[in-house]
Amino acid sequence: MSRPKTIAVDETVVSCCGPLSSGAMSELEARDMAQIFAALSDPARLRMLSFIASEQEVCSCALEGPLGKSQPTISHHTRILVEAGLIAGEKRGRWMWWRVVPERLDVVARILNG
Amino acid sequence: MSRPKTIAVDETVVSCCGPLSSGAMSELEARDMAQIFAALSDPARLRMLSFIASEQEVCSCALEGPLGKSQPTISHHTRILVEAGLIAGEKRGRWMWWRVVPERLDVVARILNG
DNA sequence: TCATAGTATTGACATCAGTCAATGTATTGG
DNA sequence: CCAATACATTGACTGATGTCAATACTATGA
Repeated sequence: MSRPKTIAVDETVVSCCGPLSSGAMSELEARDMAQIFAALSDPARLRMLSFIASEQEVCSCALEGPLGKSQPTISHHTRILVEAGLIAGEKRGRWMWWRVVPERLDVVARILNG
Repeated sequence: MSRPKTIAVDETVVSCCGPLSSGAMSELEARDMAQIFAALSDPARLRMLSFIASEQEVCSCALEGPLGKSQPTISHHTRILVEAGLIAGEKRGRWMWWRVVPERLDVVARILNG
């Protein structure tokens, strides 16, 4: 088997914004945060995320059944979660393995209860 | 002036869901949570929320200017934040005063870093 | 190199969501 | 009661989003 291609977590993804109550938010900051929340605003993605979070790693192939969505739709949703920095993937052989990025979830949590 | 009509915070709004990693999420639970995140997924609403959070109370009339949106749009967004349980309003005289519901923000935060 | 399997991408479609002008509702002051 | 003010609602438009069938890409095993 080929060497695993690790998909690194972008450092800039793990800290971006102060707590909500720290004054009026800039338009730029608001756009960034909105993108994260938008990724969390779909039921299918939330179920994906909770499923991945409950295991250590989950293969894409293991998501179609439980979610009841087609393969392209699963792929679409994983991409959106990746772009929001909420999950990271690693391709091993033919399979794509997904895991959550807990630091990213912490960022969002800190924004909310600041 | 007439008696203030306090808009109470629904108790059921303050606790609904366990942490993400506590197993596969049900479709129903996912829909509920998705609604909250959807409310947070718009830049204008995030700026509104942070503005309200940074003051104690904010009048609707004080939101149009900073956000650069029309009055109907402001009203639209406040409604969505209310329906998500994130803010609560009280009408005093002609003015509508908004405040955040910190317990609700805590709920979301706990879901994420569970 | 060829067939197969797992994923990603593209294209199309239907639905949803943000926006504002126009209008409706409720409260205050005269 | 009337005019003015603050906010809500309606209707219409536009752009974004979730979904899947069809297709392309890539790694494996024979």
